[in-house]
Amino acid sequence: MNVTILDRLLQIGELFQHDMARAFAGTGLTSARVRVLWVLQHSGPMTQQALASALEVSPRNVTGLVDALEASGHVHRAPHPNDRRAVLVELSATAEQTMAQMQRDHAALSATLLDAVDPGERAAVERGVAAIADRLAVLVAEAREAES
Amino acid sequence: MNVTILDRLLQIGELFQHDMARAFAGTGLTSARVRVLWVLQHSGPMTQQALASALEVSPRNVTGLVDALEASGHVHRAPHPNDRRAVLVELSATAEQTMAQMQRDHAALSATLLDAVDPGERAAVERGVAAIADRLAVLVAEAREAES
DNA sequence: TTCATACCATGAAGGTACTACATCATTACC
DNA sequence: GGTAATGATGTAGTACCTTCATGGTATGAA
Repeated sequence: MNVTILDRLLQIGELFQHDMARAFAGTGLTSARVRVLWVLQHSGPMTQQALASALEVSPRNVTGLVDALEASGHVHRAPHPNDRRAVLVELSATAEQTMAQMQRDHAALSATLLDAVDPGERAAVERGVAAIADRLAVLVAEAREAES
Repeated sequence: MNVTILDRLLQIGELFQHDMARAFAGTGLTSARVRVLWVLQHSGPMTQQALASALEVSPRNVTGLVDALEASGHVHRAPHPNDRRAVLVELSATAEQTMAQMQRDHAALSATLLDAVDPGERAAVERGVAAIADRLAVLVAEAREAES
């Protein structure tokens, strides 16, 4: 049984995820919570509804994640200026620094991984992976539509 | 903020995983249970201990997964011929067919994805992705060792 | 042969990530 | 100004995972 490129791609995802979980063990952070922080870092303060659709999870689930992140001091809830039903979730100052560092680590890891590729083929590999990701996104979107 | 190749690779993993979950919704199968079946398909009947180390989860967790798979008729527990403590978990006939089909689908998807890559660059992309996966595996192994 | 030790599976208890449904307050619209 | 949509959350439940404790079985040394 040959190892397909898809096997390799999935192996990368699993390795990364597993390693993230290990790295955060004992810090109170988990991968789901880091995803929340990641979105907030990229897009700024937002309501839990917006967070839910950005993360593609139920709003109810976001409430729990924000509860945990608020208890550990990574985010805080502020009243929404125009809508008293909603809350704005925003990063704390320390979380902002943590996430900036994480982003640097992420970029460094990406560079290290690309370093394992033959220099003459790096551009082709980057293009190819992007093409595969785009194709898969299309396939998934089609499958999702076909069911609804 | 540029999109790195690591972002793309992780996007692929997430898309795939999300789509798997959607595809199995309502069948009684989940991604963790499919992973069990996948290992059994590749390596044949084995004890729950072996399954636990192959999946890198606790033996206790395997008990629950096998319980569910046994209840849904995908596997059955057989006594181990040489060790009355252990059980051998093996695929049912129908699960064997299901997994064979899944493997064909998997290969077809891999081919479809590779089809999105420029034909002249496919070999380079396959090599590059494999190199990245291997490098990441080494990095993760090192990090794991550094902590223990 | 027997006794200590290691090992396999599982019970008990608990944490996190998710879901659907119901509820309450607030907003938006006719 | 009343009705309908919307934002957050309570309740209840499932799946996946953990550690610790227990009972049965295997193994190797005294």
